Amino acid sequence: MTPLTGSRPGGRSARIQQAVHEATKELLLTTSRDDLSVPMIATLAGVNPTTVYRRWGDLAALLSDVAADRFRETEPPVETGSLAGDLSLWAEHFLEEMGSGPGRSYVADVLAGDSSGENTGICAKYAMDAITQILARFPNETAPPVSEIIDHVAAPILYRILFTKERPASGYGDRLVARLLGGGIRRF
Amino acid sequence: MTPLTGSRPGGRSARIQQAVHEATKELLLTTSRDDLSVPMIATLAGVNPTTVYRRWGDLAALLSDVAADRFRETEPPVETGSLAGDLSLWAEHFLEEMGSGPGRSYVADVLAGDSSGENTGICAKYAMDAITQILARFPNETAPPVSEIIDHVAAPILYRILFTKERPASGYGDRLVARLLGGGIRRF
DNA sequence: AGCTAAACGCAAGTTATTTGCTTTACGAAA
DNA sequence: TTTCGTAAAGCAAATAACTTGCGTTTAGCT
Repeated sequence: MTPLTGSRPGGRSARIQQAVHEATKELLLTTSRDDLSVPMIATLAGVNPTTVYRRWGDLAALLSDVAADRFRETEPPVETGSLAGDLSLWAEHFLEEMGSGPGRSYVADVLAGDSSGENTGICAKYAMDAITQILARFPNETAPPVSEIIDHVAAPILYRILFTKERPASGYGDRLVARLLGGGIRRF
Repeated sequence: MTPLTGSRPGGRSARIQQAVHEATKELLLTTSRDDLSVPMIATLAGVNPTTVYRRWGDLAALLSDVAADRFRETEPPVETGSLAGDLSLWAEHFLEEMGSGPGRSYVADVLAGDSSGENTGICAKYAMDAITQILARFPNETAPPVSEIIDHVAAPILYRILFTKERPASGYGDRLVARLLGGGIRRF
């Protein structure tokens, strides 16, 4: 529902949505999630709480939308000149971005308030697009398919961020990429 | 907080916690998450809502506890006679269990209401224990370390369950295990 | 320009959540 | 076994969040 999906996307709707998103982001800087409420956000956005409830349903859904939006506005992966380099650097960025305190919260928010699966889809697409872009830079190299890179680089990183307390040390992304591309004989 | 963590674990506390958990599970069978409320659960459990709020804080935290509990009570992995067989079968079970409609909700619940990271830790431990048990059955075989099996079997399965709409087809777990154990030369 | 309907605001009603205080019932010590 | 201290539960009143019905605004269409 986030960008302009309603049947009347222009003008007011868009303005209000933006105001609410802005207000939410601003409050998240200073307020813990437990202290956050819809009326609070609505007031800061200069909007009636009813409007927020009718458009988003509840706070979790709004937070999910806002969090998904953050992933939408992302730079294309940095170029290093080699496939392995691009993937490693991207993996480390991904790890930094998702594993930082806020990043972790955003991922959790996306999952928590997403009944339709739309916002989690956006996250998945974010990773997929980045990897696709990288692969497109090296059309002559033999590389694993996108799905495999997601399974063996992005998935482990997210698993650790979501399910274990310590965020993975930097270097973990590099190792995952090396392992994937190393390919050949491996003694475990 | 789930099992008997309070400073007064015996007797009343334990009874109430169990009653609340039972009531929650029962209501989840017939009621959608959006229609569920703390007062509703408290009434069915024969407990004052205040008690629930004071012990769990909010509905999300309670649901997280209840969901984590489901993973606690799990059978040891089935034995097939071979390492590859045990791992494959476990992966497929894991996929079935987590990828089913309810399973997916439980995972989401665990993540959504877990501010301390305790309940997600339980989920992670569940996977780790199962894999550790399997490896212990084949002490003379060369096998990847537990962490690597988690990264390349459990993590991709969970990634797909959480972030993509279609649940992975059965056979996906088998393929992940085969890929991991296949080891040798691979052409992608 | 005028029409239509989606989306917002307002106010009243309902339900959920918090808080201060009292009561109950473990658990330990006599 | 009785008594005592305390953590946890109950109760009731106050607050805050959420819902709903209805009138008003405004974007999109002809």
